[in-house]
Amino acid sequence: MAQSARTPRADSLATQERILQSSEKLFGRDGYSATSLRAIAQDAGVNLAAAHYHFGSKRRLLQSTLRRSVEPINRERLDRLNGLEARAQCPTLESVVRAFVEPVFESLPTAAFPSLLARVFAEPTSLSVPLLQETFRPVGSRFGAALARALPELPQAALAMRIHCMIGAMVHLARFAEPIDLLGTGPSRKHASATPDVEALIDFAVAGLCQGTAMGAAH
Amino acid sequence: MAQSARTPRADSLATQERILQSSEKLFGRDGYSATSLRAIAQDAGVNLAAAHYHFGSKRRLLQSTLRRSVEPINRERLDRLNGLEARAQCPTLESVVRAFVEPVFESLPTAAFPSLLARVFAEPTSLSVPLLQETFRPVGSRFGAALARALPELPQAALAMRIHCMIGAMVHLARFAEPIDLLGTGPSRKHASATPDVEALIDFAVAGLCQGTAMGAAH
DNA sequence: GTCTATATTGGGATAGAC
DNA sequence: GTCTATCCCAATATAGAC
Repeated sequence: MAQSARTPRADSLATQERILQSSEKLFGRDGYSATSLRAIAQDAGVNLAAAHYHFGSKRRLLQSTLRRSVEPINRERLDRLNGLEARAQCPTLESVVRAFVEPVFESLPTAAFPSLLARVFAEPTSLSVPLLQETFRPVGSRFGAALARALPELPQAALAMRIHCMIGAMVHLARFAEPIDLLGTGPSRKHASATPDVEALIDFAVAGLCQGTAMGAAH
Repeated sequence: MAQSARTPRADSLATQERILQSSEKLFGRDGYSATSLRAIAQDAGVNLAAAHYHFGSKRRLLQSTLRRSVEPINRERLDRLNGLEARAQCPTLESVVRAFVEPVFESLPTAAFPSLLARVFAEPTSLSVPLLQETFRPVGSRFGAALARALPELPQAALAMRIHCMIGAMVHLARFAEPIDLLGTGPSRKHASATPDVEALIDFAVAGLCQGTAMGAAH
């Protein structure tokens, strides 16, 4: 910040970081193809050529951006899950769901992340699916196993569909913190808070996941 | 079909229709900004200038496309809801959810619609929200009221959040008929059917909507 | 590692003949 | 209403000076 833009030496890391932060913001706001490298470079206060020098291509910049943004969230998720499994053989369904969902919305240092996540899901399959698999498989398999243990009655295919629904709801909340006013009733909350209602999402997901099982009846 | 491409007279309606069908397909597959008018014109077998002549601009073409695609779905939804309310003062929660969700996935003549719907939700807010409000408000208010009657205990804000979650799950299923394999367990279903598992979605949504209410306990 | 300048491509939109 | 041709601009990417 104190240093001027024309500082040739040792700022390369800062330059990359600035590019990645602007990428997260703009890719998240406008999507991949609607965002130009020019806009990113301008927002980051770096030269256009720097983006190519450091990342090679627009697509690889998106990959790097998603990886960097997602890494702390996934680490936090796994930390929480490890903590849960250290304290109980079979953590409760709600605690597992919470460990999965909350870190996405608590990513304060990178508040643009929820939106970026939603945008990546919406990109064409050829772009999004490889990225998502590469980025989320390790976490996905851990949480899939934990959810399967919490819902032992549920066949694997049924569980996969329910997790699919949960992810859909989560991504949608990441995209629109506030419900869109499609009901014509005006804003639903007086003090439109910046953070979406994560508790409502967790309750919704838990109910959807355990529905029809012994756990669901007990609830 | 029998007529060749160079038929100047009275084919204007067919031309518009072809453009709209190709728009639905390509906007749905690749999103708004990644789809060029040139690609649409080529897919539709019409001249590039025809798209501008009939629709004025790319943005207005998207509007027309969404309107045309959504109209039969919304009509079917309202037909079903009207039928339900004619037969019972207060239709069951599940029947209302079903009337809302099923038509989206049953749009056989326009099988590209679910994907288009998901894409429009993902576009930048300035593009998507006005479009969605214009297109869905009338249906949204009818179904919002029906759901409120089915869940009288629930405060309005809580209901709005739960509907928001349901729409997220629905749109996600429209985007990915099959769960993405993030769990590392391979394909979840043997015969990967073309239609997503709408029943699973309905069960998930109903459980999420009525959770914590008297209805939810009775379930 | 950073910049200027540019090559190259493809986009939306329009003018004007037919 | 439909076509050809074109304007004008913005995009990604790269070459080469510093």
